[in-house]
Amino acid sequence: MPELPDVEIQRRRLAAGGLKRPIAHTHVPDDRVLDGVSARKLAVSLKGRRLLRTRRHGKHLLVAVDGDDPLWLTLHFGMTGELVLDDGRGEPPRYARVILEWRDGGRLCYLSRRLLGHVGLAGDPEAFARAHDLGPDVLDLGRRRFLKLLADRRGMVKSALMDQSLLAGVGNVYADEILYQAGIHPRADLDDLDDDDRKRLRRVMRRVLRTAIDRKADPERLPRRWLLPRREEGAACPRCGGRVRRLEVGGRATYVCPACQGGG
DNA sequence: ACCTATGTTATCGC
DNA sequence: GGCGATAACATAGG
Repeated sequence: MPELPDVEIQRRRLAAGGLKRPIAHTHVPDDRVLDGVSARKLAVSLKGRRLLRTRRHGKHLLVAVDGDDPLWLTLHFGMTGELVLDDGRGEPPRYARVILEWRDGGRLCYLSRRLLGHVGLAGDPEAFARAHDLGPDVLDLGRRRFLKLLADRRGMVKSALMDQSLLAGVGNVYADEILYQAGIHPRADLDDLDDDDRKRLRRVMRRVLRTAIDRKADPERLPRRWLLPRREEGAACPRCGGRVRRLEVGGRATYVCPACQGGG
């Protein structure tokens, strides 16, 4: 479920076990995930290098690579991507699209079932964010700047939350969760949100994302009173017992409790 | 066969 | 130029 919390968990996994190990070989079983770099260039760029540190920007994971020139490995997970670190024995996991083999025998596998994610190289994170038109990371966004972003935006609140060029990190599922917990309808027009609504929205957003990270982005560990486990037409709202409804907003499935979120 | 699915992008219309 | 809608990308599962 690669939204911000999921990517943060992947980042921590890599930071805990994938740094400072010299890379022996890079394999690219399916180069359709590569973005702006050939399999050969990726392999040459990484050979003998080590991953030094990680950074997350929205749903992107950026990994600094050692060497004379600044170089970052960039990973995006699409809807079905993940990282697997293993001992390198046996066949790589299914859907492994890029594999870094370390000299010590272990390996890092980038998996993507639907090939919707991308792997690439960048000179630095700021240039990468600019090139991909990413807004500020949503957890690195102060209240004043958040209010400013919303003040300059019109339209539906859910579309704004999910617009990665406005703020980076919130996806379809967590947008619904945040709006549910904030008591705001996804189709609400931003013009109809007052200052208290906007401040509450940011506060809830941070709480939801941080809680999800604390729970390892594991749906089983998320609070039972969240909407997330009830993403189904007709399910019981954990707060009021009313019916959860399915809508479409911005072409995406959207779940809402009309009673708790104002009917729209 | 049909529908659904956590993401992004290009394109069209207003 | 911004925003909403739509299709496309590719694959699996119900």
